[in-house]
Amino acid sequence: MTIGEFAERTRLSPKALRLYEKMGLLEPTYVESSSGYRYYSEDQIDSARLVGMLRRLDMPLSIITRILAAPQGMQADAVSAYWADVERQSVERRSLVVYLQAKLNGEDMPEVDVRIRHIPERKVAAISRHLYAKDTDRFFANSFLHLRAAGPGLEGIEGCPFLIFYGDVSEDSDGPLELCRPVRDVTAPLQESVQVRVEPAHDEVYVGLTKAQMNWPSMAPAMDAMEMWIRHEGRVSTGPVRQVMFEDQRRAQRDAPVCDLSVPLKSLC
Amino acid sequence: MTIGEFAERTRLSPKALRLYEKMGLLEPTYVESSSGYRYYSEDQIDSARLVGMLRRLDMPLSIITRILAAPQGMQADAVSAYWADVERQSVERRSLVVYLQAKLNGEDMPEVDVRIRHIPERKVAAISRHLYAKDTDRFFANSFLHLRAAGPGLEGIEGCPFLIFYGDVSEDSDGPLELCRPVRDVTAPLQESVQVRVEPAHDEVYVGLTKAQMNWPSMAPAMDAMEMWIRHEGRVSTGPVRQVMFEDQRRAQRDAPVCDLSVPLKSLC
DNA sequence: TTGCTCCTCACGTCACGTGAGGTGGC
DNA sequence: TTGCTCCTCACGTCACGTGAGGTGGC
Repeated sequence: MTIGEFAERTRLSPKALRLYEKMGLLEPTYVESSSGYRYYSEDQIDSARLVGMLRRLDMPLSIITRILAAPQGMQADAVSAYWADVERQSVERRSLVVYLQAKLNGEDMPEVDVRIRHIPERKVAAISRHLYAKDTDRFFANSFLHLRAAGPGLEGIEGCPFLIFYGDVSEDSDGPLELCRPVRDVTAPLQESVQVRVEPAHDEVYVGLTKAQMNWPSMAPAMDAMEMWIRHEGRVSTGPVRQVMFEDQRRAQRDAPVCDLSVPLKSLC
Repeated sequence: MTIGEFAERTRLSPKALRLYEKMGLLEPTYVESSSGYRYYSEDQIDSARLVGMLRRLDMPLSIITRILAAPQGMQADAVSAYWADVERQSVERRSLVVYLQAKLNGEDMPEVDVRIRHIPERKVAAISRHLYAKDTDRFFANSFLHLRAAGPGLEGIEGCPFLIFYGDVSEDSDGPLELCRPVRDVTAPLQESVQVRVEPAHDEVYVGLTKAQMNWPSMAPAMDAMEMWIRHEGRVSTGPVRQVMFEDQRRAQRDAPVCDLSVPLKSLC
């Protein structure tokens, strides 16, 4: 079957089929060396149609290649996994749309109560990682255990753990992100992944968040409010945003306060 | 404010900001002619953040440009309209995933009953149009009325109306598509958009569809079955797929048969 | 002098679409 | 000879990311 006929029967374009050959995704059964003509066979039609359908889901060719190569039994699961990811994105975007609607319709943004507090000098143990938004929960749980497990060397874990967002953590940006825990002292060598440092005394602005507000863009007004406060008071921030976890967010009610967003400030000289 | 500071405060990249300037989407307040340095002002932050959020929805820059230029009151509506479109796509894709799951898990595809019938020579009045999947319902309703309204010249509209899909009609392909109606005779000049032609006698294969099957990919097995039938019987098709509407699909139950898919065949000589 | 931020090309990415210019058999 | 299908570049699209190479003020 020539490329034209194959294209028609699979509803793929000849151009796409040539690309798929180059990518090693779907190679013609036979290529005549003198003319370069591609010939496809009847039993390639099913694969080609599968490719077409996966492309309709906007699945990248790299993933499609993996799926075609996977054993029969795994293909359905691979599609499910991909689609679950797409649906997760949809959920995020839907909440962004809701937020935008409210904002563009000039509805009142929730009032934000910005406060300031002093943090004395302290030692913190930290684990840092590059990861995407969807993996934060797992990281948080794991690292938390990890810090506890590293316990023999860490004396008196005390105070709330907090996250420092050195870079954006979202669908398409992977931080880095650091989980910190104030500690009293270090008495034994720790695992490499755990770093301990002394944080100087400083002030920080903060805003409380309920569990329901713990996602983007629900926390946007809080961020905006802190930024405005800093400008307005003529202060200067000395680091990226933090999230101070003082309640187990899995067990909390939607409206219960579970964490603070905070920004460290340069001291007034 | 330099591009770097503006980029940080809006969470857009400098590169993106330069692109937005070139597109006329978001121009710096002031550009120093000697150095080419861009300077942004405080009151551009809100627009820039709006652009960022719309981009998170994967909205193309061309649409974003229109939204930024629109009056305040229309912006929310424009976002809604865009998002409604995205959700429509999601619905289609979701049903494609369900279909794929069934197929990849080796579940039985529904049995398809392929039949053949003879169509005698007949006159048909036709309206043709280029349009996308989402507009088909409106086209169908409008054109239907249009054919009726053109009535003075069309004697005895009879037999079921049918659609001919000359090209793919989907999210990203726009046909063309033709709405046809068999007529007894033409007694007066018609509007230009209505064409009348004589269709020669021919056979056609057909498959009944319920209302629930009237979407892609639910109708895929029916298409496959017709194709296999044609090959197996050694027949040759003489035109693209048609959809013969014999029931008002808006009032029908989900499991009620509402139309046939059919393919015209070359006569046996 | 080194470092920092800014600048302008220019090329890469992704999955193709769309010519341009040429070939081979009816 | 014309028309049809196939071929291989090569460039365009979209929204950027990522150097390369250079500038200007501390």
